[in-house]
Amino acid sequence: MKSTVISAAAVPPALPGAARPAGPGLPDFELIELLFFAYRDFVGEPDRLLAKHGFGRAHHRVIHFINRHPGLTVAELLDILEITKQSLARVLKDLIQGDFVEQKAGAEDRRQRLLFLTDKGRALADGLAAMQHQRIARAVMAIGPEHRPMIARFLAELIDKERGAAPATASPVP
Amino acid sequence: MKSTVISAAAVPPALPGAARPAGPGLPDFELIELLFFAYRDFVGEPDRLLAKHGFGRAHHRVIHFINRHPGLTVAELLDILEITKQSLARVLKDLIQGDFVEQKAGAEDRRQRLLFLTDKGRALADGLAAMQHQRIARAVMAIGPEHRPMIARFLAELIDKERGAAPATASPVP
DNA sequence: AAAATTACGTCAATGATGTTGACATATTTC
DNA sequence: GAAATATGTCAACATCATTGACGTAATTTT
Repeated sequence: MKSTVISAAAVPPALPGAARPAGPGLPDFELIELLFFAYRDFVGEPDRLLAKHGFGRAHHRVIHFINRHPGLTVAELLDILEITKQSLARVLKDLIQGDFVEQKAGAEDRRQRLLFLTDKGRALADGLAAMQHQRIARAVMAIGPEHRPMIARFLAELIDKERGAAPATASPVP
Repeated sequence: MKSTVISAAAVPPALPGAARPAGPGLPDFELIELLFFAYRDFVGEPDRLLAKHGFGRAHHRVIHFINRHPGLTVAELLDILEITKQSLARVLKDLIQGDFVEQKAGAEDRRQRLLFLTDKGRALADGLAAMQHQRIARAVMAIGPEHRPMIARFLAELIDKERGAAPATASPVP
């Protein structure tokens, strides 16, 4: 074989030149790439557990937010996920048929379908959350837990601000 | 109309209960969700620029890494992206036909196809990087630039370590 | 009470991105 | 010359998203 120095290219966090602290006008390639690789692994581990149930990332997001907000309506879930109801319908059908999620008609407004996790669904949601929690907890330990608020602040600042706040912005659902 | 308090559910960073600082045994839902929303917006803005060229996220990643490592081989790019050559082939074909990327046979090993951006490709790559840079720079400003190394450290800790098999980081103890 | 709106579901077609598996071609190495 | 390597390509398929159209039940408006 040739001296095919595959280079450090295969090693995400150690890309050559990545350590330069955001020069003058140069994009912050280090953080841009770290976000890419970090997020990939952050969702990659749950993906493998989900696959054992025949589920994907979309199913993860749905059971996560139902777990977080039991009794969520379909419309509210669509607002959070920012997908179409047709996209949601597919994964929701899988989750209901697999007995991970159940629907109850709203008490006040009986058109609404309130979403709840079954015990089975909660077990899966907890398992997935535990994976992601542990990964985050390890990273928080590494930087020192006193710096966790700064991580939260940083991530919050990455989020588009004009979205929530007011119902002024028309919801994209036709 | 009913008093349909659509709730704060549509407002990612202000989900009720999200502010609790990782209780005893409870998953760190705040950071888990912040990562989700932050990454979505982080890639969402570039997506809209890419769409004007008829491209998607996969094209973004390809031109990003070719921009970062001009002369990269196809095999190295596959290692970084962790996708199959068939997946890469499709987007690479788009980029080459659109004159954003060009290939040159390797000087030493003429089987290799070294990948370079054209001026057009570099312009697009720079535009995309500028978007992501500005978003990150804003967030770094918000927390104070002196804390940027902690962000980098945190994100690096989220990444799977066993992948590289590279000499770069300390070898995993014999 | 009739009409309009809302919440949700569903059918159908399409696109972007990923996968496996098989095979071809050129080049380099043994 | 044979074997291994780097790349390309054809074909089938899965997941997750989209748009558009239509239907049904329940609520609100008039």
